[in-house]
Amino acid sequence: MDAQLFQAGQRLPLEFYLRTDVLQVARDLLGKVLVTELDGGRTAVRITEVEAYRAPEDRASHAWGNRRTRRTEVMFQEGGRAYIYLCYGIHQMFNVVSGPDGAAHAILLRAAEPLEGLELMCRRRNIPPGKFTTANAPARLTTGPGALAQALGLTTAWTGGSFFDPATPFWIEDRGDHLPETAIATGPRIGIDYAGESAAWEWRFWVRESRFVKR
DNA sequence: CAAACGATCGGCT
DNA sequence: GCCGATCGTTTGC
Repeated sequence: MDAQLFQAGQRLPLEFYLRTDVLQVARDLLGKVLVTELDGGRTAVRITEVEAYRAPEDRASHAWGNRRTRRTEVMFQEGGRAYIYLCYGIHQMFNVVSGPDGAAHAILLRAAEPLEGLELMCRRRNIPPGKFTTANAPARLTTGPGALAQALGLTTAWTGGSFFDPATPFWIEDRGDHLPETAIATGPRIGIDYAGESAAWEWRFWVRESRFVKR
């Protein structure tokens, strides 16, 4: 995408999310910074691993065949908001809705590097607090979609929340970290064996060099 | 009403 | 590293 469109250190503009190519939006989310202000504290992470989901043709999507249910309805809304659902009764899965109104596109955030609020993240994750920085933080703090959402304090209560609503305590920023194509690795998505031919599509993207990625 | 489900943790080797 | 138990919402039969 045109780097000139988005200034460093700024929240991503609505046009970032409204693009129809969800695979490109997914790639562009790598290196961006997700910030939450919840539980009276601020946490921020650099996104390192994502998966794209694209209805109607993608059988791995909850909205496969443009199936509209109460849960999936938010995916059909305009991009730039959260789709958060519960998996296995325990894990909160945080997705970024993208595309124009009517297109059920979403990007699952699977892993990230901790940047700010490490102590708060440790508390939420039940990890003994330490003098952690991005350099020495344990990967399990923010690696894996359930672990990441837990570290950030995100729950299904916030599904549907727009990044452009002042009442939403989370958003995504560009801090000038633009990754070259060679820094991005691709592969099939995880845990979707039920999805037929869609299971083979290489719609998982990660920062090749990062240790905050599920191997 | 029951099965499925975009995963994690702890306890072992 | 591998393996097993696990939890509760959502959906479809």
